[in-house]
Amino acid sequence: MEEGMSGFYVKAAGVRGGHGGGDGGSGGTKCGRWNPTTEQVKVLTDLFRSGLRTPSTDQIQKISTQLSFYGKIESKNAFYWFQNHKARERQKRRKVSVDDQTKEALRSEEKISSAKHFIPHHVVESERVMETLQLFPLKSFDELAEPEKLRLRATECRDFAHGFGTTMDHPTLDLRLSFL
Amino acid sequence: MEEGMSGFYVKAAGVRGGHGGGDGGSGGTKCGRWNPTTEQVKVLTDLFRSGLRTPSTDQIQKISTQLSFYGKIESKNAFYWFQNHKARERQKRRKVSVDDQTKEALRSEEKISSAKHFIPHHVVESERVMETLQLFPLKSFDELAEPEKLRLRATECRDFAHGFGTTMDHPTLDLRLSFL
DNA sequence: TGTGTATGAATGAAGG
DNA sequence: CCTTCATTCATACACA
Repeated sequence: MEEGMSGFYVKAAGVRGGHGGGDGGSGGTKCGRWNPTTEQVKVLTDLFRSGLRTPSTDQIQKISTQLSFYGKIESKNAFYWFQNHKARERQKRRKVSVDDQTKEALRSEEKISSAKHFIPHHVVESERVMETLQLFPLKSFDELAEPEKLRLRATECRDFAHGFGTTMDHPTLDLRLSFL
Repeated sequence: MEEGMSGFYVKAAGVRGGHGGGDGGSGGTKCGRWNPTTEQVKVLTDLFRSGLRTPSTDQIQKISTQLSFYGKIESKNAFYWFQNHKARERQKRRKVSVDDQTKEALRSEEKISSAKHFIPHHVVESERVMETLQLFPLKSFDELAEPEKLRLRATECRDFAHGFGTTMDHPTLDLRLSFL
């Protein structure tokens, strides 16, 4: 059971890709990234190998406290470490399997054994849905609030192309909020 | 950057760092995931700062309609944005407080020998934001705390100048995992 | 000394 | 709402 849980924290960085424009990473303080010491990595790895995959908030806290003895660290670092490690482990797994038996995989339509999230649950199935428009919403659409409804199959790609695209400044920043 | 591929690569100028690097090349349009433009983020952030935490379906619709002017967006994107933003804000809060505690805990390492609940679970809590206000404040809180600029001061560079350094090597690797 | 790779950090999207 | 997954951005580091 993968439950457990983990609380985390995000530092809020805002501007994400900066290389292209403007502020870009420039910037001043570049000490934004935690650099684990070998001891820290070892402990984390040990824990991971011991089976710890998604430590709870408590555990994260304890772990980081312990690790702080070897060097600077914040709870979120430990959290991210586990998230990334697990994800990458899996990513590699998937990649390898794909790489290994991709072509042959076709043998069986679907035998994904132990992986439950390898399979695209809700998979696409879309594309075709538009066949029959929903002429009658069953529920006036205003009632629902969850993505269950908002999640229209219409989620096609049709993106960009908003003619203007280029920074049109901010049209009406002042009255932006007035539409509500 | 990646001008190697087709000449298209629409980058909507001001768009947040064009992470999209990947979009180019294969398959052309990469529509896996919504990538908010800076304007969109700004508006959303403004709304959030204005106190809007859980917009109703109505609001979601209106918001996304407005945001669509700045770029592609679907209702569910706005919906998720608020969900995530709210959750992460909270988690960050929680973590930070714990992080604070971490240092405390370290300092009083001796006294914790017999005290088991030195570990804080008292999350900050209480902040009572308006759940669904009538919003059109436009600027109530002014500059609340711009996450983009307000970097946490706690995280400094990795200067971990732990005195021992060489001498300590791996102190007590054996009992490291006992704390869990 | 520039390029590739490993990994920290962030966040969109879901599931439960 | 809370937790988790996936994907991507950004950067430290290794390599030739």
